[in-house]
Amino acid sequence: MLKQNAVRPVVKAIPEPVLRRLPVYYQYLRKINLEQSGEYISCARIAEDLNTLAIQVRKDMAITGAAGKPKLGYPIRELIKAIEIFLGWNNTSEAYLVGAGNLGSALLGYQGFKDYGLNIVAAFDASPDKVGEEIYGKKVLPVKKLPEMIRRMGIKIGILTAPASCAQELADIMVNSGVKAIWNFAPVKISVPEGIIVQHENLASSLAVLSKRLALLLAER
Amino acid sequence: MLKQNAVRPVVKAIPEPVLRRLPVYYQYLRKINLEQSGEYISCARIAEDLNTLAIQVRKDMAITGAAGKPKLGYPIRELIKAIEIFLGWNNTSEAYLVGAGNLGSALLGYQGFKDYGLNIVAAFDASPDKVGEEIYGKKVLPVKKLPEMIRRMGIKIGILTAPASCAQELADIMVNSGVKAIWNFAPVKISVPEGIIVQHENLASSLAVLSKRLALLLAER
DNA sequence: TAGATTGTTAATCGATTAACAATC
DNA sequence: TAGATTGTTAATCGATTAACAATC
Repeated sequence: MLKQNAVRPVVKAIPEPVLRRLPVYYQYLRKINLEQSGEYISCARIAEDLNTLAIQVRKDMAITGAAGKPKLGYPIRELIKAIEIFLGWNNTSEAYLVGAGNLGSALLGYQGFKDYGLNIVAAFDASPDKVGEEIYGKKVLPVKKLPEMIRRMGIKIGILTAPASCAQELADIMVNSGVKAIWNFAPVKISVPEGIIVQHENLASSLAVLSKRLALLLAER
Repeated sequence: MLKQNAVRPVVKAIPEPVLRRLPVYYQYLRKINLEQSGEYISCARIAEDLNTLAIQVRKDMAITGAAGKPKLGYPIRELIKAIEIFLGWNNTSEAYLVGAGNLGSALLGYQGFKDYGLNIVAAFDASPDKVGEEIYGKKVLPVKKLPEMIRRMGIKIGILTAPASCAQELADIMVNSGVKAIWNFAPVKISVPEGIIVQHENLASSLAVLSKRLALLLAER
């Protein structure tokens, strides 16, 4: 009997821990590739260098579709390519950044994004002082023009580096104009309609992990 | 018979997912507290606002030691206090920041850290152009003085915002001088001796989650 | 062929969720 | 007392790890 169930995911969701580890391999492999220590690398070697387990490396690589050769290991360049394609980093996505403050400027100046298929095309800000400026070669436009520009350029990714107090409002504007994914650096939870992606970057969460671990460490005798 | 096993953890390790969620509650509760919608709040309400499950909120709160009252809910201010104390955010920790570039400057200017018990006392940089400057009221000192200053001030936390190429070297210097925890924003894995904490902030990991989710979303029909 | 390394199937572990008891 | 909400114990789920088979 055929399965009648029409409502099934076309692609099964990838576990988030795997997605978070892939870039770590990617950065590592690119470095290794430049240093050229042979064409192949074993998962044991990767695991040792990255302080993890060989079996986890194998499992993660399997998810990208990359295949190794028994006795030889994994072909480094193919591994890099497989991760790139799997994450969609082989095609560049254009993004707008909203909020050209300190953090926003830092992101505008970050050269690494082009390796990850992300191109920040322009920035938007509410302050007349900033509008018209260029930050690392990216124009700062008035936030008033945001909806029109998102529509015109078909921008799908918004990077939100505005103050917490305006975050929700700006998110709404972006979503209403066609943005499908928001990378949120504002320290508030923002609400979006179903089907829109929010990736929340919370420094406080990371700091909490560090704080607690340090407290436990210092408390030990 | 008494347990002879001397090597057991004094405090059992807290699951990382819990640690990462606590600041989210914290930020939310502080906002709620200012808006003063009563003295108590139910976990159902928290869960709804934060888009999670009531049972998870209850479990997380239990870990901090905060107690609620059946029928009433949790006392908001006590909840805030409990999280603060649990994470050690009631006492301020002093930190040095190493690498006064774009990102470093953004962190120096971030006002939120004082709410999380973190005080960045000074910055260090290798560039003579930056040394002597003040960024958001924080002095930029020559990196040469880093070991001496860490020792003299008894600094335990280092924030690493230097380029990837110097990250390991700077981490070694910090650890050798007495730093116990490194918050690493450089896009490389750094190695530290056992017993030293590294909290690795990897934008690429977050971007990978966003990229893949967006790709799947856009691929659906 | 023998041996090293990948790939796959099974077991374990831990976090999340559910069910229900306790309590104000 | 009745009912709402917390707190706790049990069940489920998913990710990690282990064991072993496949393969170059």
